[in-house]
Amino acid sequence: MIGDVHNDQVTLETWSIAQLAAEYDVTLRTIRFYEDRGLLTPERRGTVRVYHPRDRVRLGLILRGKRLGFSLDEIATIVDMYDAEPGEEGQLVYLLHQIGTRRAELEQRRRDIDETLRELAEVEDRCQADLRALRAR
Amino acid sequence: MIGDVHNDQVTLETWSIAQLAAEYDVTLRTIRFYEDRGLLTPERRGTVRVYHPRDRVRLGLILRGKRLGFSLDEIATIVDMYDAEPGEEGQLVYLLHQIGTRRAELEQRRRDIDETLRELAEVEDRCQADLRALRAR
DNA sequence: CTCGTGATTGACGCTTACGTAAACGTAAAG
DNA sequence: CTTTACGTTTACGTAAGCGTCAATCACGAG
Repeated sequence: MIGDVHNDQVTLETWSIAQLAAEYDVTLRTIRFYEDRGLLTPERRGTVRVYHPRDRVRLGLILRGKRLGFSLDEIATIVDMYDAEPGEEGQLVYLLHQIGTRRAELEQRRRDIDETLRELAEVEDRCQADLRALRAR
Repeated sequence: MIGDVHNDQVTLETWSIAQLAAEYDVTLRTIRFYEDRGLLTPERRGTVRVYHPRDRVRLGLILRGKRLGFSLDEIATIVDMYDAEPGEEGQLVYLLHQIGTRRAELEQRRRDIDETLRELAEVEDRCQADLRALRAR
């Protein structure tokens, strides 16, 4: 009995591994692999994995990280920043430093993307000009 | 005698593999690997590789592609678009299609980056708030 | 009871992108 | 002539990121 709602705070929504896999279009193997690497920590009911909203969000973050070309190790440090406990000063300073590093990387990437988009636009213009020239005869 | 200049178009600037490696901060192995994958095609003087401006530019493009998280195969198709010959109509149409695909990918990546930057900013704010709270006592 | 469905844990395989020797060639400098 | 610097090929090693069985279990329906 999933989604037991006689109280609005008991059994938060959960997902099976197959549901998550379908939603994000990845394989079961992939999800289990992420768990193996410590990126996901689903609940276990007996032997079977039960995913909570937290896991679902993390999977989304992981896949976005992948689209950005980060390695799973890098993604781990990034994702872990999101739900870091307040902690002590050293921890916070370290976290802030990490954030700075990641931001610098991302900004470099955005510059790379913008450059590439500009150049692709040029190539496209040339192509279309060539095409027009070809068709005008 | 490199850089023979009794005419301003004879021996365009060239580089050794070590020079390129130093300039772009990659290993010789990496550069040779890119050649193996068909991404670079340096001249050969005897057995030794001689790199021309074209190769140098391509290496730059390859590395930018890597920063963007593309695979070498993807990079190959992208880089090859840059110096594609005019060619026939089918070719041009195909190229335009490729450009469209790449652009869509890049724009998705930029969205991912912007999202991530926003979220990092939030985490940073929380961190700094926690830090202030910690120091205010 | 049996079948189908969906889950589990190994464990081996494969591709990508290089690292890392090993063994050799060549050419200038001491 | 030997050393040094710089280059070459061949080839095995490796880490990441899964794919792909194989064998097994649990459960609800028929």
